[in-house]
Amino acid sequence: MPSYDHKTIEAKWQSRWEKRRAVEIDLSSSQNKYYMLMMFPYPSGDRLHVGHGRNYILGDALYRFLRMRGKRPLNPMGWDSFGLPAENAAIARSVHPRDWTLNNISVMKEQFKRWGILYDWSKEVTSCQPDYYRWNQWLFLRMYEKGLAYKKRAPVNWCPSCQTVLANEQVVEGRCERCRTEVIQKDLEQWFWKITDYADRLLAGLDDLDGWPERVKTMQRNWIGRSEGAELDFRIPSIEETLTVFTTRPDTVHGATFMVLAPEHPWVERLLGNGERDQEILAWIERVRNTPRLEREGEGVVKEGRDTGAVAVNPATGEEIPIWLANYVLPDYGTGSIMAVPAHDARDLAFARQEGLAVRLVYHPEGDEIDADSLEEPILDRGEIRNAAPFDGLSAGAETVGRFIAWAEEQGFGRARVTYRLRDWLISRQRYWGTPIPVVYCDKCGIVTVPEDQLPVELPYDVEFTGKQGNPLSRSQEFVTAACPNCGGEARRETDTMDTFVDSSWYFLRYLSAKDDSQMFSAATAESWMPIDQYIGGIEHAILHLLYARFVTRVLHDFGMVDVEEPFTNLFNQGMITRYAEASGRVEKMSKSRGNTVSPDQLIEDMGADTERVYTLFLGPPEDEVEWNDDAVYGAHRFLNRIVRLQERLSETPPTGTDDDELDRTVHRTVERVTRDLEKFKFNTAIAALMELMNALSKAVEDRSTSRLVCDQAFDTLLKLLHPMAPHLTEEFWERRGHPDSLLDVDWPDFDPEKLVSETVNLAVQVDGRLRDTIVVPSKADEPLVRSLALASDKVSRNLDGRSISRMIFVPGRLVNFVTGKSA
RNA sequence: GCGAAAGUGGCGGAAUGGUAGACGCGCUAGACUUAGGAUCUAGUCCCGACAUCGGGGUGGGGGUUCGAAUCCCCCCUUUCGCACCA
Repeated sequence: MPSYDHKTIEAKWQSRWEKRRAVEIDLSSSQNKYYMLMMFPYPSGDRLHVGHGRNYILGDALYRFLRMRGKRPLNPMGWDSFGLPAENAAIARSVHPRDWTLNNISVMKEQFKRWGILYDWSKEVTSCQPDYYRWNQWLFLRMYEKGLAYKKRAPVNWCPSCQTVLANEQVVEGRCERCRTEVIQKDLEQWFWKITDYADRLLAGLDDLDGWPERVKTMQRNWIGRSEGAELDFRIPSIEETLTVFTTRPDTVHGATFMVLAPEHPWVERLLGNGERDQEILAWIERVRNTPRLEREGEGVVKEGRDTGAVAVNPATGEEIPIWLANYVLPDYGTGSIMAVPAHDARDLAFARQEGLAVRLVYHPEGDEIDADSLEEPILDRGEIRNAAPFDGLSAGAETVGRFIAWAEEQGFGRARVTYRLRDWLISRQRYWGTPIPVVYCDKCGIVTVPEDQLPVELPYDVEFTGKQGNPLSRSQEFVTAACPNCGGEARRETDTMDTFVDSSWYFLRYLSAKDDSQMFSAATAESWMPIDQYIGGIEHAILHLLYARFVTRVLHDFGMVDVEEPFTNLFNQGMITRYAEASGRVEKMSKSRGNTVSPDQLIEDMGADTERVYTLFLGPPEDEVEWNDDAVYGAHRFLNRIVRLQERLSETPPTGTDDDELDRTVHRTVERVTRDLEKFKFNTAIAALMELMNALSKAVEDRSTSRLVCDQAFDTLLKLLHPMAPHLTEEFWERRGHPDSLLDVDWPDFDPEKLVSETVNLAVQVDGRLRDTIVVPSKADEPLVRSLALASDKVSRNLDGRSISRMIFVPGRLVNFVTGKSA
């Protein structure tokens, strides 16, 4: 007999689940609520491969498990459907982004269905539809009102290939996160969201996220990059200004022998005056500004600088020190300028040596005299202060830093300050396929936001996709021309659209009110259903999406719209699936571009979705990266086929049996194992346990020494426990065995702890920690009995070899260990 | 360079202080068969020609412990994150 008829069975159950809308949930009650969420996908034109399947299969198995355990899980799905590929498809294939996207969505939906994956489609959310993105616009208006959205001219990241600006989070190692093209800097006027206002709260909130992987929290902490220190003021007599710098080491201010400004610093031209070298310096600045980020900030980049000729006054010593410009000072961190303390900072020391600038020690190592001119390594955290009364004798540390800050405050040239590495979120994009920013520009009134009752500002369908420079929106006269909402005069519409990460920063709230066209979401429903109990998605969003979503949730919290501050209580990052790629000769992430994908369509055709599901979950721990093995898939298929054959032979079992207890015990033990494993997402070991149960039941049927009743019960339990992994097959056999309800509505089995214990146990017997024998003892046997039974073993006595026993370790149910007296 | 995680048979992996290698893939031998991507049975960490006996074994070295894949220290390798952030 070949394989079972998976095609008929799977089609039958998929259509049944769909018809009875088995997963639709009424949000008006939040009793036993469990909000689970898979990161919503981008509907790319490529069909999903089995690597994508891991994420969705995992989620579906979790859904079914939770439901059988009495939870009411909300399991929605939607589409992160704005984005560049749609626009690129339009250019390459003359298909409108909207049509292309909507078609992709229907293809993906069909793929989900064929995997047996159930979502509550009544709450479907599609971010490229006006009924969704109008609330992006609404949110923008609220943020603008509160000063959280603002426009400024700034040096920004520009991806020449995507033809748009990018947020800092979307630049990875100097390259575009999407297309890997090297990013360049441009000065542009752009819209930002003020995430920096939330830096401290976003950082502090991480401490309470116990359900998040440590590494994700670490990445977010590093990204936010809090650093404590002080700002200090340095007077610049020539231009009558005070230059404020940020430093974490105000205690080294006496050693500041020069200042360094970023070449972009706004005062540069004033500082230069009219010197002869100025033309050369300006040209140099231009060159630095145009250097790609990667070359400017990467490892081993050569430090370059120029002397402005101007001087500043060190507030601690009263000395005049030169002001330099250098490429190692970044324009957008701190104040874009530093006090350079070469004796106590590696970068400043390298620069001072290169340019022949003075080095002065503040901290002197105890004992040996060090000559500042021959210092090779900066002194970072040792030594004691000299020649800086009244601080002489202090050693480096937080306390000393505090005393310096207090002193600077007293003297009026400094104050405590905390700085973050996090920058504001640049949300403008020069692309068509995104949410239009609801703003118009009026010659008379300036920036005017579109009134709420005029939302949504809809994307015009009828635009030209030429692939030429510039956003197609800006060439649409119909779109650009607008009446000023303020004065009614002629105005121009903003043609930039929003970063698609805006869409994904709050979609989980929209699921709760997907059809509500009167508000962004219902505060009451959000109160009862938020936070999300379990969020599942890839690690690639560790910073990007997860940071933005935390930010926007806090903003909405501050607007009084949602009570929680953290949207995701538990976060699970599934690992990716890899496979050997011919092209590279290596095992790599499964992807279309690497040519190492496996299509679920063919696999499902041949062996069924249940086989793919079981195999995918069996591959390894879901958080790990695992390698797809084409041959091993048959193992999962074989397992399911054995269950089918087993079912056919159940009727051969006798009415009574002598081994009933043994099988019954295995069943209870399996329930315990599978339940515990699924609670921890350990689907791989849960399936292994089910294979063991199947093997045991198979043997019981074969031996005919176990009763029909117990075998039947074992089989039913196997079906229930396997249902989350192989839903179609289990539903089919559950029905064939005469059970009226769908397994979705059947309770998860319980186990009886008393039935886990057998009459006897195998006990390992060790001598000096080495295994010498295993013996069978009554499970309730006490120490003296075990001792005598163990000593009765030939192997044990042979290995004791007459030596005296100085100690016996007894671990009930596991082992005994005889420790012999050391004769030596 | 800094930080984190990981390293177990031919392969994916199991075991988080107590019988290392569960479960599966692959492989070997046999059975059965209108032959299928069959199925069933047995075996499968290494060495001692065989073994129910013995030794070794979880990247390497050391330590703690009656007992270590598991805990601690040093080293090696791989992967990931950060990397002129003042």
